[in-house]
Amino acid sequence: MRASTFFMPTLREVPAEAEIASHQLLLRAGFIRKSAAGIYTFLPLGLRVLKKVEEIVREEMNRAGGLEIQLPILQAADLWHRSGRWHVYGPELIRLKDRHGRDFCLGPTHEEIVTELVKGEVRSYKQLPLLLYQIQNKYRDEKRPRFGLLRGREFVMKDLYSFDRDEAGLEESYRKMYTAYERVFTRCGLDFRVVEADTGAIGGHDSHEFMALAAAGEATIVYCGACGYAANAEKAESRSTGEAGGERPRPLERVATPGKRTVEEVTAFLGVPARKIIKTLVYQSDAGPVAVLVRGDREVNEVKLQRIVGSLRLELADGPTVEKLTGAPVGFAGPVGLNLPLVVDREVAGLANAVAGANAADAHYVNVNPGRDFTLDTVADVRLAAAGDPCIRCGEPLSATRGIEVGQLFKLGDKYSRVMEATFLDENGRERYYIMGCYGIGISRTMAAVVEQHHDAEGIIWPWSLAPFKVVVLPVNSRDEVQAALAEKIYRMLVTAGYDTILDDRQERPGVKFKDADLVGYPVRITVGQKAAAGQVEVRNRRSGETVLVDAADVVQAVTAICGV
RNA sequence: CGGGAUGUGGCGCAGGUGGGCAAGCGCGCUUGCCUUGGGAGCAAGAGGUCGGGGGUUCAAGUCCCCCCAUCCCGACCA
Repeated sequence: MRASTFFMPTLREVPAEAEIASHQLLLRAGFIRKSAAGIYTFLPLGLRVLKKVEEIVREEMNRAGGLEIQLPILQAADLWHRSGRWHVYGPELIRLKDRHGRDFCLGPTHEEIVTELVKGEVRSYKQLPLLLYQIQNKYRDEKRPRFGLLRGREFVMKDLYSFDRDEAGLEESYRKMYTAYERVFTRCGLDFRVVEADTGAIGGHDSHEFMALAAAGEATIVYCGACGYAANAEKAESRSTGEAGGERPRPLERVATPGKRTVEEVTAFLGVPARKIIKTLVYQSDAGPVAVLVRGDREVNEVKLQRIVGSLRLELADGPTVEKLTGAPVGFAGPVGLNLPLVVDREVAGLANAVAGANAADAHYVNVNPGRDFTLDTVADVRLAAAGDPCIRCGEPLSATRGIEVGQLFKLGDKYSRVMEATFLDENGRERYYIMGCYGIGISRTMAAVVEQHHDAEGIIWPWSLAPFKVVVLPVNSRDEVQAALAEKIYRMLVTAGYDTILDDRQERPGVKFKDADLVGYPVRITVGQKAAAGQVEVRNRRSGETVLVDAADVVQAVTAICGV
């Protein structure tokens, strides 16, 4: 490719809308342009990278036995009614009507439609296992799209669905995908960690997430350096700390706490540590309001709470509701005498002589003792695990870091095949539900995650496997015929040798070309300058910055040395 | 969906509080000259319904109301 006829609009300044590195750099370097919030156009450079990620994924899916198909994006509501997800999915599902007023949606994921396909076409256990996948746009009307390609409303995803005859088959498919995912993200040059995950709205009973480690990531990962336990903070468990340990219960006492609403204010006013305060939060669930009790120094894990309560929708009650239910303004709720179902965190159940709101303005109780002063309706782990907590497995302190979820595996079991009545005949001629799994990779998100991990102050540094071009050949003085001729010759040599190469033959000053080369992030730059007269050029490694002077005849060898092939 | 902010040539911004007749600056773009190892220089140009609608006023980029869009924080999210 010749830069003079290529389309790569680079920007000197950072677009005001971009906050994080991958978003800024992909815009500046001419890979993507925004069309609407969370919706992007891929320019030639961006599409090249996207296709390389896709190709790696495709190769690994095929290696694992996957078969590529293409399911419709536009899906009739009927299927979604049958699975129940037309209502469950909520406003994130983009819905539309055809000219007859029939309901459709744009596929956010494809369990229904692929299950329907297999139901109609597969009859026998002899045809299993079946691993079907596709790579295409997905649509999710996110409440808040952000960070460029990291959270879009339209994005590219690979989704594979496995159909097995039994749980053992699912285990095998799951294991294959796990391995394939490790290979995919390794080949993409990502520093990633596999964590235990919650299954969320997709459902099922077992799940892992592949997290690219990055400060810009929206997910918190807690992990144990000692035993290797790692989980999404939404899912993570940890051992309880700070058991009361034999403290003798004292009589319940009501104290005035004028205007002291927050844990910080109450701790300061009463001189007790936050871990001795019972924080009471009122949530609205499908089944009505519930009160959740966690220690003052803890946060509620709403994903866990959702499971405990068995509610699809869950949100913190607003001020007026809290006042109506507890009889006190926000900040003075407590379990004593509260007429609401209580979900009590294990740590709270172990407290003695704690502090809690008195359900009256400007008052708290001290010496609150769980079990004595209020009933322990439901005791469970409802708190967010945090760094420093003892590991659930080995007890060593947990660490926390941020990650970008680039892939997730789910064991679905018969969740979808059962509701869709998708069955096959086993070797005994008996009808059985398919045992399914589903496995997603965010292709466009992976591209952004790679940029998050691979960039410097000058621009992107693409891993060899994803670079839009491996090599840029850069004649310093475009008017110099010797340089132009040698650059052309080297360009041809590299193309012949099979390297994706771009020749920067633009009539630009050298500074512009150098800046663009660094910004776009080609792994190798070949500078054809004054030494061209002597048949020599510079070969520079973008990542290390290392530059070597080589004879023009040896450039292919020098490039091969850098790519490590 | 709550909170905050922003919207002025392609990009980045100033102007706005106290309305005043001239809509500016830098970058980019076009043409010419010049220059060629890290986003050069000189000169001449093109390009704007000041997000949209309504209102106040003799007069609105500037004040008021409504709407739209975008970004950030939170909530939410396979």
